Amino acid sequence: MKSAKTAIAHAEQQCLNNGTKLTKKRQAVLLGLLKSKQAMTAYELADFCKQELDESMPTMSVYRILEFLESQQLVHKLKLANRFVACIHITCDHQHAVPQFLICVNCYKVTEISIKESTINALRKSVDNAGYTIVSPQIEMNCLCKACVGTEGS
Amino acid sequence: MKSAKTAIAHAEQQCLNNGTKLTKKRQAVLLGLLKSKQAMTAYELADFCKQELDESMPTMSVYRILEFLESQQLVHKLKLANRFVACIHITCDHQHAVPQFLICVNCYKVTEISIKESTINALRKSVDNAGYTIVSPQIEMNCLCKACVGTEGS
DNA sequence: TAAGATATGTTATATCATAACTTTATTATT
DNA sequence: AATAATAAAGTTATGATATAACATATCTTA
Repeated sequence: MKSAKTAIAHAEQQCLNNGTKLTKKRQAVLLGLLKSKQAMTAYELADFCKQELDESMPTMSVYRILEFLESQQLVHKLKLANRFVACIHITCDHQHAVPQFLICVNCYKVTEISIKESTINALRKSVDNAGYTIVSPQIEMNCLCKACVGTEGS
Repeated sequence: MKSAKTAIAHAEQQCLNNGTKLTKKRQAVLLGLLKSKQAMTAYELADFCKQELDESMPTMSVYRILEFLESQQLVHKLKLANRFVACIHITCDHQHAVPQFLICVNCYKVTEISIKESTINALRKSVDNAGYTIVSPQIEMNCLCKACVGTEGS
């Protein structure tokens, strides 16, 4: 992962390209996600902004800002965990493949990987066969990370 | 789908085999899921039990009962939707494959299909490579069903 | 029938999220 | 620069989903 500073700069440029702006508040929320090793809740991000950055940040604003960041493809919402992560491709220019998120159910560490074309095609085909249309092809799986797999008994 | 009555009878037997019991309240919740065309929230199930079956049913009990039904593999929780569905295999004796749930984001109609062995193996492999362990290999995808795909503009 | 185990009831509260309206800041136009 | 229009952020209230903690009832079995 690049430094958070680099990532913010890229994100800023990406917004400009889209005709939007990465305001100070939006940077604050994004920085919270970039600095965290785990997926974060909106309330945790509000705390981060207030405590680490001295930015006033009501949770209502966090939700609005997260929605904006998602629209700019800078952030992913993990529906399995009701948490948010920065997109690992934040410093790339290329279009993203379908992401597969591995979410540790114990510590919320998240790894974003790209699904093999053939695998996503197989999933798509089964969806088509069942008469459905995919609306967001992101895959999320509940897992345990290396660090937590041994210590789950606690 | 078999009749709800048949499904309940099978579920009852399945519980007996596991040394547990499908009480009247548990039957009520399961019946709510069997009769519904859509995935249901715990609160909707409480309403169903109260209004259709005249069973007292606080939501706390619904959550407890759903947890029990999940432990008996009679019910699946859909984390993408925070809703519940009866397992389509409720009247089978064989072990279940990894299920893929196609969830209509508009009407919550759900179709449960089995993932091809080769596809689930591909997913598993990518999880292993990333250093994670799958805890529940269920896949959920947000989709639109045939009926809703045209009418989404509303 | 009494003891223990299982199931259900009750109350309170945690957690995640959005609606509706207000105020402030930025940008474009005169 | 003054004004209007737009975008962003603030504020208050509340909705929706879920769990904790403890009390009571019912069922099982000695």
